[in-house]
Amino acid sequence: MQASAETKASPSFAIAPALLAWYDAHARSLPWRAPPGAPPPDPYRVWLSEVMLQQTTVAAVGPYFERFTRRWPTIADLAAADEAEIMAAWAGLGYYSRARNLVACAREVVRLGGFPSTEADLRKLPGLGAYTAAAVAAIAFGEAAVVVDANVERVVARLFAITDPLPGARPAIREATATITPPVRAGDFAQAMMDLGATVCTVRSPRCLLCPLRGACRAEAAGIAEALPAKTPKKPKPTRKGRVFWIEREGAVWFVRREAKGMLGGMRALPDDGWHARADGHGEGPVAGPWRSGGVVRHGFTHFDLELQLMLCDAAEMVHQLPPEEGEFWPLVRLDEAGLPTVFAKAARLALSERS
DNA sequence: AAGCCGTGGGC
DNA sequence: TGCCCAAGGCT
Repeated sequence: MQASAETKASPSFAIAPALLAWYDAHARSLPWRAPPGAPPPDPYRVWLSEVMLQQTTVAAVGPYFERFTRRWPTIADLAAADEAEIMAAWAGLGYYSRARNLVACAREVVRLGGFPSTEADLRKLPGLGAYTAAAVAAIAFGEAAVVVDANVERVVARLFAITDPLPGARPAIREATATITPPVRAGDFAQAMMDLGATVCTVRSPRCLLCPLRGACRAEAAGIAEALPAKTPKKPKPTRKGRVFWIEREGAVWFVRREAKGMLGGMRALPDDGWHARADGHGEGPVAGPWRSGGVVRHGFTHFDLELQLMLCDAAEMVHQLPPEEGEFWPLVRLDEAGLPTVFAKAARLALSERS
């Protein structure tokens, strides 16, 4: 296949040693990660940070990782914690199924008496897919697992000049990555590949002149580095419309909890008119009751944009006709602790600025 | 297997 | 400003 043929074409350049030498001489992209030569890191901290880092930037994860490890120093602490408190602590990080899987995984690991130490067994845990299982196996347990994230895909596609578009090129990229993964220091190698992708082999304007793998890179030699990896075009994002309701009484506001699955699953929320389930143009007509509009909240999700009309009412007359769903009045002075997803935090901010 | 699932930063 | 992107997983 293309990847192995290219590998044989440049046998003189030892990729892993060159990359590890570069890694040893540079600061880590993850400030909480131990320097090279340190004893093996705590699997709990490796697992927690890798789950937080799924599709999430290092800058966004940092404060959350510090907060979580300070509040729940061991996986036993996390497993024993109230799930609702963990969900609230995760608020703002996105992809909330990760928080639910985090709790399930922590409890399973405690039940097992500790983390599995192989990629195959780690892969069985909730929330650990191909990437995370390989990363934890390599970084925490030294297994020579093949770790492939978006950084590695980019670095390897360029190194081997793999021009087929993603996601179709994934099998070839994984095979090529396997050919350069060293039997020892696989964890450092994986982190070095990701650091290289984050700081040198970047999506736009790669710093090829600074790259320790320059002599081995087929794409750089061909002058096509920045064009790789190719990607299949994505579909346009639709816009959905809906309403959220602000029901306030005696310094408290009415919150519900969203059902476990689906959009913002399991998170505390403002009551809404079902915008999540609809892709049509509902939420534009008049609404019955003592409501007045408090403005519009716009929020972009991964696969649609949302325009949410904020509905306000004077609570006194609403006390006896609350929505049928379960909920709670939450003190406004503790709004920051409610753990609202960002779209509802935006709506709450607007409501507080609009009310009389 | 292609669609669903958040958010904030960079250009 | 609008678009692209990120240490992906699940169904």
